[in-house]
Amino acid sequence: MISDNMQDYLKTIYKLSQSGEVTTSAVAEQLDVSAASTTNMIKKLAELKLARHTPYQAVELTPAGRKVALEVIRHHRLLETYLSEALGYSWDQVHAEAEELEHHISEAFEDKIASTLGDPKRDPHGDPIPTRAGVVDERRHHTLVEQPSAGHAGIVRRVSDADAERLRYLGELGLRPDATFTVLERAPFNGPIRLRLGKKEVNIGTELAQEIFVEPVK
Amino acid sequence: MISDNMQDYLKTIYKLSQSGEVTTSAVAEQLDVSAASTTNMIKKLAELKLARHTPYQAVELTPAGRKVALEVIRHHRLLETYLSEALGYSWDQVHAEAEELEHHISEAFEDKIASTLGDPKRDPHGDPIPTRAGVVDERRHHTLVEQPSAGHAGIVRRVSDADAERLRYLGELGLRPDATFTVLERAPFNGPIRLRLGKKEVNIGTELAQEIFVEPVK
DNA sequence: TATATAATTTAGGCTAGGCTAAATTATGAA
DNA sequence: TTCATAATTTAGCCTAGCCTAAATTATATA
Repeated sequence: MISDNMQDYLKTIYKLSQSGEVTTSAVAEQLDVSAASTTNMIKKLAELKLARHTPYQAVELTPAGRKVALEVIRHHRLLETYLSEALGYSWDQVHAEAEELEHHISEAFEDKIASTLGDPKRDPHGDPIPTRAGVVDERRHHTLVEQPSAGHAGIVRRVSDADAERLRYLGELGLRPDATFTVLERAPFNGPIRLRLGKKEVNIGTELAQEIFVEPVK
Repeated sequence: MISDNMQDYLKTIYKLSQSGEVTTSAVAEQLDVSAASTTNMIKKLAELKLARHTPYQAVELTPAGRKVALEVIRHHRLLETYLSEALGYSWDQVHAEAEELEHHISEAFEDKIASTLGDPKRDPHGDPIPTRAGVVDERRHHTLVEQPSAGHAGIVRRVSDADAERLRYLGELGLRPDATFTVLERAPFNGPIRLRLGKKEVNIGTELAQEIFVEPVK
């Protein structure tokens, strides 16, 4: 039996693994539990062959663990999309609701909302939705801090959904997936970045720019 | 903190209270737990002033406990209605899904689906949906076994949602809330009841007839 | 009224998942 | 290479809810 809690750990390990080695403390911090609890759970996951772990080392998911993680993530992102499209949630509200619901919907529900939405590929923040078979687009995008350089154009692909307030602000600015922009100026020493976005000009600090993932347009 | 489990107990006590005294064993049976577990939980509910109980006697909800129960029931019935109307679930599928989701939706979600549906008064089985303030239509209907007598007409008001298979069968027959019918014949000794339903004639055994709640038409 | 039976409660235990404090291991700087 | 610090694990404990078996109380019938 893979409990809801285990699913949360698996999801967290998967997400952290997208940007490097997964440490016990990173998992603990993400889930807001103690490192001791995390050690404990990792041990259980390893016994169930959902993760691999040698003490004092990084954790890794097995293919089975990854599968479970991607199912949960699929639920989460489909829910976010449904809440946004069908129920009129704003994009800063969907994460919290989906976080609670993701463990409690049936496969039937998953299928119904997926087909109601026409099998969407990305959620409202631009995160890719894994297929039912567990296939997901794992391409990484550069952040606005890294690319593109002044004078060049880009397109927003994804924004971090970690913080609702920031999302609201980005929404006001119009910095959403698929928005195209031109970099007007990059102040030196990691200074703010000035963009043209349609008719508007916006000025983004480095911290926020690191949560905006973009692709340069030739 | 009122846990999901407590909410389930409160809901069950409320429902059982609709048809008389609520015993420990009835609650236990309904929730499929031991009587000992039920005694335990009732003690906790009493400490939280959600129920009143003196050992070896019937349980009663306090107004606070009733309020919680009705909130859960509102969630459940709104969800059933939404699943049916918006997602195309058949009426025998909605109960199980709603049972799982009822504890996990936010007030915002509740409001969104309620207004999407136009504040429905009844769920797909004809059960009344409590208002947000905790007001619910507690009128009781007679069952088809009790009323109306041969030669008279009636209208279906509600059917029991306890069993999916029976619901499927009733659905096939067309015995849904708001269906009007005429009693053609009632066999003696609690025998089957023959009804005219639109152009069809149906023949219902006593057991099933007890799960169909009706109102006689003048 | 007495007593057998049924209902309920108490006692004692189990599991999942959390915690803190103490012990252990890894790491990076002198 | 050594040693201080940081990360991780172990040990031991807690709570919510569940269970069974035993004890208690209520009830119904002789």
